[in-house]
Amino acid sequence: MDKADSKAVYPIGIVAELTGIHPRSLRIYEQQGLICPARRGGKRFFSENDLRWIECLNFLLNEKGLDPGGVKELLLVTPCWLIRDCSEEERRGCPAVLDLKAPCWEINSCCGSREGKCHECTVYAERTRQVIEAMKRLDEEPRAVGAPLKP
DNA sequence: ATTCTCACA
DNA sequence: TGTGAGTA
Repeated sequence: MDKADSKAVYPIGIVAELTGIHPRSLRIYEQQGLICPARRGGKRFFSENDLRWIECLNFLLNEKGLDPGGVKELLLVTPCWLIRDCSEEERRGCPAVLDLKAPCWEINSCCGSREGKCHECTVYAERTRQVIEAMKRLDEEPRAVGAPLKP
């Protein structure tokens, strides 16, 4: 993963063109906490990593038949404090730790990411990357998950 | 020219 | 989900 891949350079119109997803849908995904584009001057900008995640998200939603809540659960399986290796003190009083129903980037001011910086946070990058990798594995080895154990 | 939010079908 | 109004 290149540093350039996390640079938010694509405006929403380009992303819509590249992915075939309506700008309206992209904005709704953001409202639902499924994506977290950068914001500059009120405008959304997406990175290469965002593009990969958005395509994965589209697969989960439209091919796999998950609903937005289901995808959110996937994003929440790894606690943010585990990804960030937060100290007990950091965890104390962190709003994201207390609210297990929402990804930390949906929360106003979580631990390390100051306002508007969630797009660059390792938690967002790591969680989306994990789901992408899991889907890749599922694609290569469809039986790896849920296959019965041999007697 | 492009994106923003909000409202509406 | 997509479109149109009115902005910025």
